[in-house]
Amino acid sequence: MPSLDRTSPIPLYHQLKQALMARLKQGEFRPDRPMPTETELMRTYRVSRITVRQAMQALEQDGLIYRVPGRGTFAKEPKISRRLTRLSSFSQDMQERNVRVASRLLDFRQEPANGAVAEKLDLAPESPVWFIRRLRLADGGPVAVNLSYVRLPRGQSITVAELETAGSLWALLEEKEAQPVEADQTLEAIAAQPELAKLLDLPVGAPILLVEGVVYTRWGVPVEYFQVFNRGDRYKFVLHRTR
Amino acid sequence: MPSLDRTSPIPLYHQLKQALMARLKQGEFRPDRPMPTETELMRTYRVSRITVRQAMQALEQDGLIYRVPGRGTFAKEPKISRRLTRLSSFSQDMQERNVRVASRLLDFRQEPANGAVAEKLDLAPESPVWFIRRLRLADGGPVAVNLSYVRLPRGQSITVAELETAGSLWALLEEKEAQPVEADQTLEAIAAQPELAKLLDLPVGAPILLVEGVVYTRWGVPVEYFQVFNRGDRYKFVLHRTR
DNA sequence: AAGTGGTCTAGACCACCTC
DNA sequence: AGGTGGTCTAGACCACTTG
Repeated sequence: MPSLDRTSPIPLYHQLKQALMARLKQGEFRPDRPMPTETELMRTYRVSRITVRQAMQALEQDGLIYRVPGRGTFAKEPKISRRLTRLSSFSQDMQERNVRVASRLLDFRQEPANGAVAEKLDLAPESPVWFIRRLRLADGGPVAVNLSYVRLPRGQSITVAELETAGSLWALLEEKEAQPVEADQTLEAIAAQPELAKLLDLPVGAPILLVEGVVYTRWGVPVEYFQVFNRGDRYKFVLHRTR
Repeated sequence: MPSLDRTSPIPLYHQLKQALMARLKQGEFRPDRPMPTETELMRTYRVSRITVRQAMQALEQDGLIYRVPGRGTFAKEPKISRRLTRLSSFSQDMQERNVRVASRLLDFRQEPANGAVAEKLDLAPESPVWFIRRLRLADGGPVAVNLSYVRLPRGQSITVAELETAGSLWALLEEKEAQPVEADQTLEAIAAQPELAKLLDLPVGAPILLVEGVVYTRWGVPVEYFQVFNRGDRYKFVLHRTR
């Protein structure tokens, strides 16, 4: 019944993955119960085994199913955390957690990159970069301060208006032909300094989860260097790791 | 010249991946310079294209290369962080960072699981679990306190001696037919409580990076629930994320 | 026009598990 | 014995980039 669209530009294995995710979400496959076998899926969706396996591999990667040689494929207990393995922005993150969020723009300007930033973005020192500083609010209260240094393809530029209409920085970057697909990041616990404490409405010295990193496009070009100072008491970083 | 062993039980694509990783490590392929094409690799290693692609996909996943349709495959700037995407234990982690580490066993006993632990490990409350508490030292100073609650397959058991000879808990778990392959974990910043502060040689209220999670076997069975309290000033969590 | 990676097919053998 | 997922082959078409 749920046939795939062979005229669509979307790969078959991706359509199949989406279809199976929908069925998983609906609870059609119970946790730890066998899912349809690869052969069955080949028949019902009329695709080759390799295509089925590409879809299943993606689902396993996302932690939605597990496979046991000789036995079969099984659905996993649904968990919110599972989907967060992927690279996701603050807006996406919060949306998935069903939190009402807002952003207050504190700074927005083009400026010459200092040494550290230039190195992270693989630029010559003093090259122009966009600097964006935002206060993140969830359910009305401050949760984080976000610093972004953005490097755009030559000739491209961004405006405050664009950032606001796009909804998120990453959505905007996609439009600018600089879609982020991977990131190196570090997480550490630090104590809040006075300025930060004031912005986040915390006592000086309160624990802060600092997430810092560089985001790359598909071609390995760095587009953004960011620092996010999260209130320790209001933010948890969720992660699903596979071998 | 670097032929693959077809009699080996190790999959060809994995052998090929290892071979290419070795060549990358040696610096044979310069960053952002084209690597051999898939067709070339098919010829030189005498394998099919799918096998080549399986190997390349794994390398891309690990962040060692990137591929551009229509152009080719390219080596990436080598980074230490890249390899830490994988699931790794404290011992592995530190070894890769070239830090001399030691572990002091604080507690080791079998005890009935309380409600929270039982739920994480998917056990009935009061089921017996092993409780291990360790102080982690790097270069002589304390860096973390590690709490592990371990669930073993029926009939299996562990001893202090085994833990010490195996070197790490995970190495031991592999022997016990409970190899960890994936984990759900959360990271947050908290303030050090008095007992913890004393163990880690910190003032009360100092920032701590708490990493907490459940580790699963290949079959989706939880084996370990852990809490690691890391000194904020001596520990950074490094991560490479892909879309 | 030629070459690249992205996708897809049909078919095959294997180790392993269940019956 | 039959079914499962894991691996591997040979071949094909496509969109895209490069000369």
